Amino acid sequence: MSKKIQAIRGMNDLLPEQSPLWQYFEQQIQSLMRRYGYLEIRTPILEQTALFARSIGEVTDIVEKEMYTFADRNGDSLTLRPEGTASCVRAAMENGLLHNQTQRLWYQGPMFRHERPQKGRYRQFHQVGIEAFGMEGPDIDAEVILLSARLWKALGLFDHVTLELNSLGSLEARRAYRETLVAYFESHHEVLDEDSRRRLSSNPLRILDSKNPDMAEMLAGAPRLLEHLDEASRVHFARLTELLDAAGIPYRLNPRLVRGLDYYSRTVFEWTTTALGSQGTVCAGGRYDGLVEQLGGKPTPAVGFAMGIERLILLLETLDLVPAETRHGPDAYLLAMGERAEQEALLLGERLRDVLPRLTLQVHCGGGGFKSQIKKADRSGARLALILGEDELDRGTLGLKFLREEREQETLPREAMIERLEELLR
RNA sequence: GUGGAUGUAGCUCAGUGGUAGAGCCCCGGAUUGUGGCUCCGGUGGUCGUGGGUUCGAUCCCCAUCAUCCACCCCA
Repeated sequence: MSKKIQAIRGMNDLLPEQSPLWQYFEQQIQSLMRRYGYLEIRTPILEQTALFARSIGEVTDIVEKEMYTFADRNGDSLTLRPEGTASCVRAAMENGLLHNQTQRLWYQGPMFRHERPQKGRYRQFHQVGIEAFGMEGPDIDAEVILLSARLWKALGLFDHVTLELNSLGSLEARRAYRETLVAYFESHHEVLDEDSRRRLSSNPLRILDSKNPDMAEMLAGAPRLLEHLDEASRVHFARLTELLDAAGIPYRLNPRLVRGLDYYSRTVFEWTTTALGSQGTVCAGGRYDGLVEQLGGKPTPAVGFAMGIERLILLLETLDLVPAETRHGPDAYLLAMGERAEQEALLLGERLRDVLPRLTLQVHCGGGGFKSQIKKADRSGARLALILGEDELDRGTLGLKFLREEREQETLPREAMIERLEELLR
């Protein structure tokens, strides 16, 4: 066993049993994006390491210890993308998409983070994300959230997820608040646990998120982020909540909600669920007005989110929301008995697909007895079995058997069978 | 990176210090061309890997790898 080559830890094969559900999800996404006027962008999964270091933040866990980074043959440091926003911004800038214009973009694909795998968290995982550039008002924040809410409704998830909302304020206000917070924490240094002391210098806002009950009291007395917002951010946030109220989207204000990536400012939000164990965040995003400039572009307001496809698929399965049509077999399964019939069946299959573009048809290959072939027809999930044996071959007919209904088997001439199938497909 | 649990047939799992079992799946038969139900038969395993203890290890010990769950972090 140990001699066999296995997949990389935390990188999973998507098996045929699973792929129809993924395709269903991807179709929902494509339709959703089209309906909101978002256009897809595809970027390479490899980028220069500096792109992620400069955007995500040098001292974040992602950059410090979770990136797949290695040297190219010429010595350049390359990294498999750990998230989509940085690449998207880079590509948009590089191709002039942000020059005096707004953009609504979406992307989808694999991301890579070298973490310990667990339920809902893998080293290669997949995200769908959107990024809206060039719009600074809260209306676009609201649109981004409404778009995600529409997806939950389409998937039947809306009652199973909660929207958590917060504002981090402008970068300046956040920096000032950060200092206030660090001062507060330092005055309670004896209460801080080991993790929190470490974060004091790296990411003090994260300490607010601690689950340690011994720190609960101290945290409750900590200065509130929402009370330290700059005036413009306060107005922006108030307007966003008004818009969500008007649209009937419930949310929970969570002053402790801090996103892990450095580039966020003002609005941040998360859609969470309690049905997945500890990896409960299913979609997260917010505003990152400073990022484009930080990466060398002109100041450009931007807002977006990313959602984890594995987690959403897992959620659909856990809640038994997998649509029945993702489990369907082909419409028909064509059996062929004997060598002569094999050739006929192959050609007949082609003819049927020519004439009936909607038909999904599996032609039996590999021989075998009648019994075993019809058994395979059954196992394929097909509704109909088309039978081409010696008798049918001699008479130029075709048998039609209903595998899932109490109906008489039929025998028809080939051409008549085409019409019959057309009828049945309607 | 830390902690815990688990590695036996393709899958789900029993099992014993004396060279391995069930159910499902797959193949064949009962039924010369008719699946699902039933019955009968069959294929399939270096018991994760390496070492140690022992006359003998799938079982006991150590190491290692992998998977799962949780922490950290995150989608």
